[in-house]
Amino acid sequence: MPRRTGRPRTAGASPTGRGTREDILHAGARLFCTVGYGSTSTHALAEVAGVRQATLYHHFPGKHAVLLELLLGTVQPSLDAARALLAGDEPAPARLWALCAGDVRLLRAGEDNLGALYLLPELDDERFAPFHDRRAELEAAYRALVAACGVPADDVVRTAALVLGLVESVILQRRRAPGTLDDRTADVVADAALALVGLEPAHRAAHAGTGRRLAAPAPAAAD
Amino acid sequence: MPRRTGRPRTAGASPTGRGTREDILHAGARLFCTVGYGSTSTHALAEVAGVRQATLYHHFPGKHAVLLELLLGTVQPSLDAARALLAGDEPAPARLWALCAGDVRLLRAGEDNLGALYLLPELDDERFAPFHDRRAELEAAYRALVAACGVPADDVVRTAALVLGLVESVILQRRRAPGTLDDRTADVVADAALALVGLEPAHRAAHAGTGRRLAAPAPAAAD
DNA sequence: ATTATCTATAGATCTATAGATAATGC
DNA sequence: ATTATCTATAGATCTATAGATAATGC
Repeated sequence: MPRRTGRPRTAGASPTGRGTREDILHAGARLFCTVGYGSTSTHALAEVAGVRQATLYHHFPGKHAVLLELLLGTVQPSLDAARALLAGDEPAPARLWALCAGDVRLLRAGEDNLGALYLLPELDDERFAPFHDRRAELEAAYRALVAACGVPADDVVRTAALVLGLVESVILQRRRAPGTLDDRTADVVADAALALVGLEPAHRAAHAGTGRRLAAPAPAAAD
Repeated sequence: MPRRTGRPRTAGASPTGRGTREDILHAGARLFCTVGYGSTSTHALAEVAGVRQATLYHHFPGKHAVLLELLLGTVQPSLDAARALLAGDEPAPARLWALCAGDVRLLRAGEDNLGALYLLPELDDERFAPFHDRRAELEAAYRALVAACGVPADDVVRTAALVLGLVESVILQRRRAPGTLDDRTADVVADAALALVGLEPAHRAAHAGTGRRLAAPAPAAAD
């Protein structure tokens, strides 16, 4: 909701039509994913947002706060889904299927490849601790469901890492060959996850069916 | 081999003992992987290398050339192995197993997580085209072996992307939880790759055995 | 003489702040 | 009066070059 007061912009209207704060987040999403964090100047950020560089500081204390807000916005829907699935009483493989498929859908959704934010080396910084906390909880959910699928205790960490790796592979695939992703990708990845936890093909199909009902319908509209 | 001529350093001896050029590459490996490319200044690079900032330009035309050389050095051993395996006449699953296990070993080897260089958004730049060419060839090798494993033509691209995703998941896993990687990781990932291409557990074990012999012995020493 | 380093620095760029300006709201 | 933007800029930093220096080689 654009503010009605204040000096008008010289560069014209808000690109997103949702106000300057959103314009800046949108610009950050675009630039941090494609150019990088350290390689994106506050000037470039402002330019894409359609304002002057100094205007950023009216809305955010700095570049880092823009990135943090994007990161939290990315992990939150995933974490919400994970919590709901952890609390569910459906068979564990169906819930794991739904978690994987839901995350792949989120990674594929939106105009920008926001999952790529997670690949930035600059994330290893105190300032992004709130994001890392949520990520840790999400990873724990993957491990819990993998364990509940009957994977031996000694192999849970290892197997959960592989499952998460499969899901996250969508980030790099979207970057280098976006055309190879399609509506089937989420299902294929989730099916593969059930194969990794050792389920027989016959059982997989049934769990996938249940999982498909569990997975929230494709989010109506985000960006 | 350190040069014998030239003004001596003020900051003391070469950290790597292999000369300034190697010191700079070593510093780049450390910093680009942990801090990022855009966030690493030539000053920081020089400091870690143990020389003054201007000295970099005697050895490299700029930061980008340091990164390019690191990238090429990372992809080359992997590409060499892929070419050898593509030309082999052993069963395709055994060769795919060997390719995956070899790449995981390479990603786990060395003092720095050099695979993380591939995650840098800054790579999307003309200057790194030679690296992208080699990467493309490596990815084609994965697809060729996946196809040779009997995966239906329509699924080859999709499946190869998942296999590559499994292998690359080691990069992120090494970054966030290096302690969870061990000597078994390469085998586990390669086994999982065979599961993804649809092999039955009984067949997998045999191919893994052949693959293990194919995979070059762990590189004697790199770094 | 040759070489690899150094010091010094120009010029560009980047971050963050101070204060002016141009709108709306009361 | 309040607000969001703007212009202007200080101070820091960054890149890349010029030229001095301190070693070895001949």
